Amino acid sequence: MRSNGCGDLRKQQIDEQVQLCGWVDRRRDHGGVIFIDLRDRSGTVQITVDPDLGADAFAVAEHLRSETVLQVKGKVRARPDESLNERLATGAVEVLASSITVLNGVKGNLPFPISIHDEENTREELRLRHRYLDLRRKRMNDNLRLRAQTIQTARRFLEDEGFIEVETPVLTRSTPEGARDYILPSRVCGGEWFALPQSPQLFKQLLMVGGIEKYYQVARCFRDEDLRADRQPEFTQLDMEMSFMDQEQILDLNERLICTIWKTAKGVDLPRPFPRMTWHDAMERYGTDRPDTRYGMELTNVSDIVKEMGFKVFSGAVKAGGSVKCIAVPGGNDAVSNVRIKPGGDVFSEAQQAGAGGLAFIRVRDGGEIDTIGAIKDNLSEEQTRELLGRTGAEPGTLLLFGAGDTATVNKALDRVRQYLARELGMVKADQENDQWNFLWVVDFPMFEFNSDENRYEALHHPFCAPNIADLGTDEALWADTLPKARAQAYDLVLNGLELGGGSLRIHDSSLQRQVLQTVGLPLEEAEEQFGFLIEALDMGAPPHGGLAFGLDRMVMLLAGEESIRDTIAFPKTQQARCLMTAAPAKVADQQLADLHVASTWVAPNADDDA
RNA sequence: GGGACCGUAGUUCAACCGGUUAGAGCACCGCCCUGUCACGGCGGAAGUUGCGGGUUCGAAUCCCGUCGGUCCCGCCA
Repeated sequence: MRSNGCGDLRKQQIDEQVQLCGWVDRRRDHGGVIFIDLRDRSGTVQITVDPDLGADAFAVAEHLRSETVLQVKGKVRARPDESLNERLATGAVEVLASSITVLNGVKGNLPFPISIHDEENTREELRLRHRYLDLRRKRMNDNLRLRAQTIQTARRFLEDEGFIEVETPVLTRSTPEGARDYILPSRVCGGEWFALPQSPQLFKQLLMVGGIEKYYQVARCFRDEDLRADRQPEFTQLDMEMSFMDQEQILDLNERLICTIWKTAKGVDLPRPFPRMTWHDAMERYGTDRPDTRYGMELTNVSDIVKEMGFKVFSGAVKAGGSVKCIAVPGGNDAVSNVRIKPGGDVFSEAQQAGAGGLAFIRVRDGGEIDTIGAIKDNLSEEQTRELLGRTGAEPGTLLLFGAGDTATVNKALDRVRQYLARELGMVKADQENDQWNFLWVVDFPMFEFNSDENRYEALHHPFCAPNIADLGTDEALWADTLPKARAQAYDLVLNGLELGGGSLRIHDSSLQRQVLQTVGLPLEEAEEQFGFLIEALDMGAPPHGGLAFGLDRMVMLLAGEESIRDTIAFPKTQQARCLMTAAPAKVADQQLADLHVASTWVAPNADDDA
């Protein structure tokens, strides 16, 4: 049907007869001569239709509109010198049409324009409803190709390293802990249910027991939780697991993988090794386990300075076991007014949304003078002031913002304010040309976090992470005491404040695995029922192993410079986990439910809407 | 489960302290135009202001509900 791609034509093809297929991007009708921009995957080329040199083609061209599908036959020729188009890759040539065949037309109006020239803000609702049209636009088309290229690069790299891709089941069993499962009734096994995997975690460990040694998979994962810009109910992980490798080797391999991907996609050589930070330092200095290190404004802990002072908001927080921390906003005296920090202000509201009651502030003036509310100024000695300014390194003009309260809330609030102000004050360049890729390994996560609501420990990562043996000790009898406080041999790869992936070394000792499951509150009996197959396998010569998984959608999103993973997924769902194109989920016939031994208890909230 | 924003021609937006016939760009239709490239010129058609209710002499505008979309909190080992 075609001999060349539209976007591939250059001077070398001059005088060649070509056949092109594509969509009408635009048409310019000069009454006599008609120009058509014909677009296909490869790009756009100008078709020239001259009534004297192609009467039949001209008759067709007179009635074409955008997005009509054409086959064009003609001869490539040089454009006149005064008509070159340097903005077009094919701008030196054009195709003189001898025949134009309409392969398909467009009935009625399109819901939105396709041409790059019209890629304006389009309602996302419409884009999703007519996703096939949205995909035809350059932006989404490029994103999908970037995604394919990223997967391809990863596959080639891992295959070269001796990994093999193994597919794991999509129909599996529901497990406790973690996110809500999508579940499916079994027709054959009445009353029993499959779950869609939240990740291939257990299967990949069992592949290690199976002697695969180096596994990877581009794996679809499912979680039935509420959505965000970077969360979809089904998403893709670049998942891997390997035997007989220590943490150092795993991190090294993954750094090389990431460098290869970034080199291929962005042409950049990332500096290696990637910096590392312990979880504890990350929480202390940034208030989060995924710090954005592209800018400063680190958190400074000043609890010790203010613990005895008369300002009760500060001293009370420390005495109650919490913290007082602050961030120094350079130039904040001019950039951030008091109104913005006080109730009703935008900065205040950021802190409040993170659970903080408010933000105390100190403005640093010339000569180390400070400017703040009376309650702080009156209760702060010269010695304390000096220490405060020294520790924060605050120059005149700096605004100090304080969080006081329980440590988790202080961290959360200041982290949020820090990120908000960085954006507000232009510390992060959105410009693609100035892209900064600040990779960071966060290591030494705690094994568990105490959940005071449920009065039990929860796995911070998941309950298959291996604890650090130095924290655990070798005396099995003491594990019940040492385990809850132990660090995990877990690691996250953070990029510009977003978690790109994470993993750990796994437990390959059955009694330790039982102990961990008990620590997170799973009775032995239930542990055996839920995870018996894993524990059993560990006793049959399970090799030491570990792995990692990257969020592929998120990775492509960052590579593409997009702000939502929906723009990296061909057919994503809305925030209500609905597909606007197919109108899924949808009702099914009663008989289908009966076959599955299922009855719906759903009652429409408003009977009128259900007609 | 909660908070915020949004929904007006095919589309992107305007009109919104209630007040004549709801406007404009692009797209669409017709006519003109032989070197444009976001071509140009003239003309035309195009609206249940998401839906339902209320207040009012009068509602795109104010109020309540509802549906849909987006962002965030909770949630997401």
